[in-house]
Formats: sequence, C-alpha cells, structure tokens
Amino acid sequence: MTARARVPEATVARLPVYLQALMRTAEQGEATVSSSGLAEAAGVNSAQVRKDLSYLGTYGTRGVGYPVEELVTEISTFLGVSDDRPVVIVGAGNLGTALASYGGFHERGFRVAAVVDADPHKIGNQLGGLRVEQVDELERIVTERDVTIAVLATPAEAAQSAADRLVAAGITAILNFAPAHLSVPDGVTVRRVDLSTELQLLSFYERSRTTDGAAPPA
Amino acid sequence: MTARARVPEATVARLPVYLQALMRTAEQGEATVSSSGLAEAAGVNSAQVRKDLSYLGTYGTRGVGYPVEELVTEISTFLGVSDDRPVVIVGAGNLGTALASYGGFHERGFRVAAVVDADPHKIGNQLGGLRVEQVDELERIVTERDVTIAVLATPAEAAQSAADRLVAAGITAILNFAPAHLSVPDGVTVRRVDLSTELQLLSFYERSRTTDGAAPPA
DNA sequence: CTTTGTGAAATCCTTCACAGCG
DNA sequence: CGCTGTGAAGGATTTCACAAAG
Repeated sequence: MTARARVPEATVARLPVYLQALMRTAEQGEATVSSSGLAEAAGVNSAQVRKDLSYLGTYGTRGVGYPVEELVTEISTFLGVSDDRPVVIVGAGNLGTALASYGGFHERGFRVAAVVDADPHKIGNQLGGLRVEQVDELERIVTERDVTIAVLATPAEAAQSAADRLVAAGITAILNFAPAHLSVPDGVTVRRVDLSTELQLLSFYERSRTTDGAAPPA
Repeated sequence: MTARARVPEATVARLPVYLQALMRTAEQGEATVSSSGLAEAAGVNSAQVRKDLSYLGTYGTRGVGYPVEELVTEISTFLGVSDDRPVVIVGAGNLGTALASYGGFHERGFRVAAVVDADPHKIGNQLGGLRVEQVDELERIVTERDVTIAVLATPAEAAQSAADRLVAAGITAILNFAPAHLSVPDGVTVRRVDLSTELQLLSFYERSRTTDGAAPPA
C-alpha cells in the first residue's frame, strides 16, 4: 500500500539510523540491501527493519531486498531533510565552537547559518567560516535567513532565557545541549541531549553487567 | 517495599533526568518535592514519577512528598555515580576538546582522567588542565588510572579501530559520538549520541507539527 | 485535604512465524 | 529458493483511578 498512515514514534526514531547506514552502504557501491543486512548495520532486528520500512509504504523486492538509493530518498523526504535546512547555533563556547566547526552536517541535510553569543568578547571570532554575531541580531537572522531550527549550547543558567529569545524570534525547534529542562510554548519542539545523562546510563549498565545480567539498551 | 527487584529499562533511562532536576531543586533550598513538582521539572507525567520511584523502594510521605536529599543519594547510588568515575576521552578534535574542557562533569559523578589522540601534532596540547597523550599509552592509562568508561570523539572512519583498541585496553563502556555503528564483543556496553540524528528527528517533528498534529516525543 | 503507592486497563512496541511473491 | 510483508502473540510501558496514609 501507498498508505503511509501513522508511523509509530519508535519507528521514526530509528529512521535516521537507517538513513545513515544506507548512505554508507551506497558509498560502497551496493545497489540493494536486505532487511538483515540493514539490520546488522543499524544494530537492530531484521523483522523490525521490515516492519519499519513497511510503514513508509516503501517496497523492497522479494528474493532481492531494498533499493538503496530509493530508500535514502524516501526516508530523507519523510524526515524532511532532503534539502539543506539552516540552523542557528546559540553559544560560542567550547561546545558551540565544536558544533560550528563540524563538517558533517551538510551530508545529513543541515547547514549552520549563524552562530550567536551574548558575550561581546566573542563577537567577530571566526568559526568554521562564520563570524560570531550578537545575540541581539537573532530576530533579524532568523527572519532573513529563514531559520527555524536552533541548537542551544549555552551554560545551563542561560538556557531558559536564550530559549525564550529564540521562541520570540520565531524558532520552532530547539536542540538543547544545556543540562536544563526548557519551558516553551505549544508549537515549539525541544529535544534534549545531555552528556552527563548519557554517561550516567552507561555507568549503570556497565555496573549491572558485572554484577547481575541486566539487559543493556540494544 | 525495600524490594528493588527489576527496574524497567524505561525507568532507568529517566532516573538521570530526575537526578538532575532534584539537584536543582536542592540548590533552591527545597527539602521536599511532590511527584507533580518533580514531574514538571523533568517534563513527564506525575503518575510516572511515582511509579518510577516506587521501583527504587524509595518512600515519600503521603500528603507531603519526597525528601530531596535522600532521593538524590538513592538515585546516585542506584546508578553507581556516587563517587567520581574516571573517563578517558579519545580524540582531541573539536568535540573532544569541548568535552575535556566542560566543567560540569564533576557534579554529575565523573572526572576526565585523560585525553588521547592518534595525531602526533596534538600530543602535549593542554586541555582543561590535562595534557593530550598518545593513543598508544591507552593500555597503561586504563590500567594505572582504573578507567572503564571511554568517550569516543574521533571521526567516523577511525571509530571502529579506536573502539577495538579501547576494548583491548580493558574499557567496558563506550559513549560513541562518531556517526557509526560499533561492533564490540559481549560484555562491552555502547551508547550512541549522534548530533545529526537528533537534528533530523527535530526536523521531522517540527514539520509534522505544522502540517498535521503528530505527537512530539514528550 | 493533600499526596503517595499501586492494581488494573489501555496503549504501544517488538518479535515470531509463515504465507506469498519474484 | 530467498526475502519481503504482515497478522498474531507476547512483552513492555504508560496512564488511569482510587484506596490508604499522613
């Protein structure tokens, strides 16, 4: 079916992982990939791959597998990352600098449109081909460059006020690296990435491995 | 009950978030917190908070709430992050540098014990009070400083071989920032954090918000 | 009267297993 | 014969709703 009705959230969360694995597969010149091949590259079960892909309405060929290029296109389109989407980075500290200098965004569908900071001392610094701009310029930047996605890389104390500013400027999606919970109005999506949280979970699973046989997260 | 039998994985994944919210609450001088207060600070449902905490065998007081300090201690102990745990960072590029300079690990139970890199040009650089060391020193570092957790911040191409090296040196938990799936032997736990994946998911949820009413992830 | 702790219901997700197609 | 597509089974997780405790 060309159904494409409701794609479960858990499936959506795996699509970027498939996408990345497929892009590596494509680089290696493979034209098709089986569900079990993709499963191994992504670290999941092959039945899961088939079910996930079936939600997209994408068809493989029985006895053969899935066409790699086609899948890449289809997943990219579904996720909305088929064109480069501009992103603004807020905070030119260590992390903001690292993100701005990261060259890998382009092939994943994003482009750093601007880096802003509140600290006057940092304004004008060159970062990966960009000049750090005043945080007060946010509204202009967002409007002029048509940005809707922001990456928040400020200290925790500054995170909420920066988020308020972003929302006021018209941002509707925030990737939050600050270890703080953000309150935002309905209509704004926030995802959080917290390094310490990840380390704590890792630490827990490591310990429980050695003591009893607790199952790690896939 | 002081049961503490099987704590569901989904609960474990939320504990670091609670822990962080509780530490902020403690800083503000609050001695107790209600399930709904904690729920709001962590961005989840209050029934969920109660059920999660009940798995730890922790008891609140009906009509009052949970004792903040006690909860902090109990969750920290459960996660195994009550003492500072040493971590080695592999890769002194932009991201590795940012992580090494990040001052917030200490209060979350971790300490950067070493930073290593394969590039001879980077050896000796000072990073947040540490000197970048040769990747060949890994085995010695891991043994001498009793490190079991590694943060992998190399380019994707180098990730698998770095992981192999880490495993050989005795590391049993890896936080992988490289956009690649790692193959490791049983007994080694890997968690993956991929910035592009997060952006792609954010992008999807943002778009589906504006078109239909798809539910974002909490 | 407020807030916890928890069975039970409802929902969501994964895995199995196999029919059916190429 | 290999591999996809998918009902159905089995788990896991979330939410409800309320009795019981302070």
